[in-house]
Amino acid sequence: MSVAESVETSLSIAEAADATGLTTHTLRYYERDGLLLDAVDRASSGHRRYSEDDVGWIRMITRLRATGMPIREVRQYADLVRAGDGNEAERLQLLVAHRDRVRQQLAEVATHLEAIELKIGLYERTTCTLT
Amino acid sequence: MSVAESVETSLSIAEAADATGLTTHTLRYYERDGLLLDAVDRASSGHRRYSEDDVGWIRMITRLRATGMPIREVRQYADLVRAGDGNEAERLQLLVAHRDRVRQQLAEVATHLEAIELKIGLYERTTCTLT
DNA sequence: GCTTGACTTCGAGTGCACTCCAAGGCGCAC
DNA sequence: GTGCGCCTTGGAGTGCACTCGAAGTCAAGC
Repeated sequence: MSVAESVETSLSIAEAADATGLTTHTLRYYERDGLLLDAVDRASSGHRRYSEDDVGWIRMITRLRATGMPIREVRQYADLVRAGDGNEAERLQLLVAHRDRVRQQLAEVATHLEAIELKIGLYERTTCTLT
Repeated sequence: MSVAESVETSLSIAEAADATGLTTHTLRYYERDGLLLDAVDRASSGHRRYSEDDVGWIRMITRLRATGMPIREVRQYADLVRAGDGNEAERLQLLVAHRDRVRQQLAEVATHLEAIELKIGLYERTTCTLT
C-alpha cells in the first residue's frame, strides 16, 4: 500500500478493483479475455500496475457491460480501438447499434415496470381493506 | 389446429408459446420448475391445454423475468399466490422490493447510456472531420 | 393402415460470465 | 528468518436460464 504514491499514479489490482467496482478475479479475467487494450504493466515483482488510462478504459467497458453488451462484443470494440486510427466509423457503428438496443430495452423495461406498478396498486388496495 | 375453437378457448403449447413469446421448451421448463400456479390441464391425449388464466399468469411472469427477477423469486411469488388468500402483504412486499430494484437499475442504465451517447458524440465529430 | 407432425417425458447439454482453487513468489513486520 | 498478506498462473468449478435430444404416443389425412 505504501507503493501507492508512485511518480505517476499506478494502482495495484486490489486498488483497481476498488476503483472500478470489479473484483480482482474479474479484472484478471477481462485481461485474459482480451477486453483490455494491452496487457497491464507489471512491477518488477510481476504484480500488475494499473495506469489511469487502464482504469478509464475499464470504467468504459463496465458501462458497456452494465448496459448489457456481451463480453464478445466488448472484445470486438477493444480490438477496434487497439487497431488504432482509421476504424472510427466501425467503432461508431458498434456503439450506435448498442445504444439503440439499450434504448429499446429501457423502453420495454419501463413498460413492464408500469404493469408491475399497476399490480402493486391492486395489492395495496387489498391490504388496506384488510387492515 | 382445428381443435383451437373449443367451448372455452384453450391453447395448445405451440399456441401458448405464440401468445406469450416464449418457446414450448421454456413453457414446459417453467411448469416443471414450479413457476406456474398449477399443472396445466391436459387433453385426453396428454397434450397440455392452456387456459386464458394460464396465459395471463405466464404474461405476468414474463414481465417479472423481463425486468430481471430471477426464476427462484418468481417461484416464491407463485408459491404465495398458490397458497391463496391471506398473504397479500407478503406478495406486495416482494413486488415492491422488485419494483425498487428495477427503478434503480433503470436509473443506472440511463446514466451509463448517457455516458455512451457522449462517446458516440465524440466519434461522430471525428468521422465527420475525416469525411 | 401407414405416414406425418405435433405433442409427451426425462435427462443431458449449452452459453455466458464470472468465481474459485492450488501451488507458489515476493517483500515487509516482528 | 519466519510468518503474513497480497500477488501470480492455469485450469477447474459454479449458477443461471434455458435449450436440445432421444424415444415414444396420439390423432388426422391420404
